[in-house]
Amino acid sequence: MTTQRRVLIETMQEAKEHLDVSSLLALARKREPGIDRATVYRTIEKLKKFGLVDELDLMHMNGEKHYYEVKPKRDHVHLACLQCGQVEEFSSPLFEQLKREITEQTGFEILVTRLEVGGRCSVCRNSNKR
Amino acid sequence: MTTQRRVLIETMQEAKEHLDVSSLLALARKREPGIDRATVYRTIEKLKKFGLVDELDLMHMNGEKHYYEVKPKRDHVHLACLQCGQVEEFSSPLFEQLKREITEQTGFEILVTRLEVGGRCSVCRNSNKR
DNA sequence: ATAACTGCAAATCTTTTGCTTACAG
DNA sequence: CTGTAAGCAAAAGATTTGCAGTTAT
Repeated sequence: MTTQRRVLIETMQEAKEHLDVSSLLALARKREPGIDRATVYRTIEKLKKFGLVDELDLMHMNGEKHYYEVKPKRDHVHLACLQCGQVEEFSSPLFEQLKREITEQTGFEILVTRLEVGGRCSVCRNSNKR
Repeated sequence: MTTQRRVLIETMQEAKEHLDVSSLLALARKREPGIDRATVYRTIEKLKKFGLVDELDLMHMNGEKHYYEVKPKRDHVHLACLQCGQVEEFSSPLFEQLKREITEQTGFEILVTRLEVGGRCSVCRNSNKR
């Protein structure tokens, strides 16, 4: 456990929104200026492997980069509005049930899940019909 | 509708597994040798926009590339075995129900969904316990 | 002490773009 | 004809890697 890792983890925990590597790097540098991009990638890799962090694509709304979030207790769906870019989270017992069903019916042991939805959020639907 | 597009679409339809851009390009070139990588990217972009093709990440098992499949009538989950790389598909009324619930409860209009699961398939679980 | 981690720079992989020529409708 | 698409080559964006020096345990 190094200073850099601690800073990166804290930064992610305190973040209000999903961070991509560049944003995470920028925020982390406010605390630990020397920190390098490669360290961010290597740390994320580790954290993913340990199941502490989830990787998101958010339907690649802005290029191909990935976003990261501290793994939540309860998995949730990410609803990405393709119009305004807003991301909502949604969790439901139905999702848990679906996961259970998958394991029961296929024997697949689930380690990570990623359910992303692209579409139009209610705000955009109301402001501009169609 | 150009020859290249026709070839790309046919190639995807006939493919038995999920293709990444390089594989798709290689297969398409067997029919239409001159076809360019950029054309593949541009065509996929169009097809995605028209909702004819879905993009997958398959949990980034092999690098950051994307995979593509002709949009199925019924959405399905992709179960990616992190050990052997096999990808299973799974569909269930529960998934449909979950999507309905999302729309009802959040007012979000769903255009695309991507549910990917990473873990260990039953074969790998049985061959090597633990 | 020593194994693991960092910063730096360069490399790699994937995707995008500008431009000119070619083709479909 | 005329707009859209293709091919080519170069650029951009994201991530990975080799290496030498540093740090955690």
